[in-house]
Amino acid sequence: MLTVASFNVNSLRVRMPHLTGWLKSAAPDVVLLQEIKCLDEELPRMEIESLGYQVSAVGMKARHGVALLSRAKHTVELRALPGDDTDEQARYLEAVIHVPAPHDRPVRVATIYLPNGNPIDDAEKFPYKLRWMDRLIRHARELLKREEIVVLGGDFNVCPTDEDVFDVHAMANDALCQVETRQRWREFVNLGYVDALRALHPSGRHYTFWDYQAMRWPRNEGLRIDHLMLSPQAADLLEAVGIDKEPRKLERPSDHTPVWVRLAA
DNA sequence: ATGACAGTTGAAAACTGA
Repeated sequence: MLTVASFNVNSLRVRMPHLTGWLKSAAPDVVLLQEIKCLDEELPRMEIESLGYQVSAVGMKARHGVALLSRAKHTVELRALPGDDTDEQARYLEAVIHVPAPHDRPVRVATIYLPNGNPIDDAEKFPYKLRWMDRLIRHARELLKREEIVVLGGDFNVCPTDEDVFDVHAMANDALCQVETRQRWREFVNLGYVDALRALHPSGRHYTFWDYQAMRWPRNEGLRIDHLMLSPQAADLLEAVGIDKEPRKLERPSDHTPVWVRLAA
């Protein structure tokens, strides 16, 4: 049994008390973090390791940044999404988790912080998002050839369908919901990756993000943009999935909350 | 239509995010 969780912390240093409390209570085996908003050397490495996790990160100053925590040892395989050597934004980290015997099939995971893309009429931002999605599709296709247990998880900044949006009209001009965004999302899914949450909860409102503004959290007006995507070999092992709302209830929370899967791995 | 919140930077208000 292996649990993999994804959590956009919106600043790791600010959210360390929340993260450590959540690691102790939820006790996930693998954690994919986004928006750590710090350089690698600024990571609170000792504090994380003292809780029993190996930690790797791709950080940058002030913005973005992803990290990967695992109880079992892991080996970093990629520190950037292939396909554009000029892209310097810290948005991707891929590793192999060496799950101990008797369940010793390796598990490949990636933590993903897909570009937001707003505003959609900006000359750079939305095209960058779409190009990044095209790169992700190409790489995800390559990964499938390995026939491994793969979990691609993170803040994808995509609302796959209208059911993943609290108010379609309020989000009509948002990059997260555009036709071009959703077309690429389906292309990714149609490669053979299973959206873990929708596999076990095909319908219904299951949000992972609530804007800090306009009373979105108390009104439960959110978005489902954090996803755990499973290769067929991982989907075979899917036992449970959930969104853990507890961290979002705390004082000074992230605007996201964790999503997790349990695999029979 | 705008800004509402929050974090970072760097020393105030600008930039970014979703």
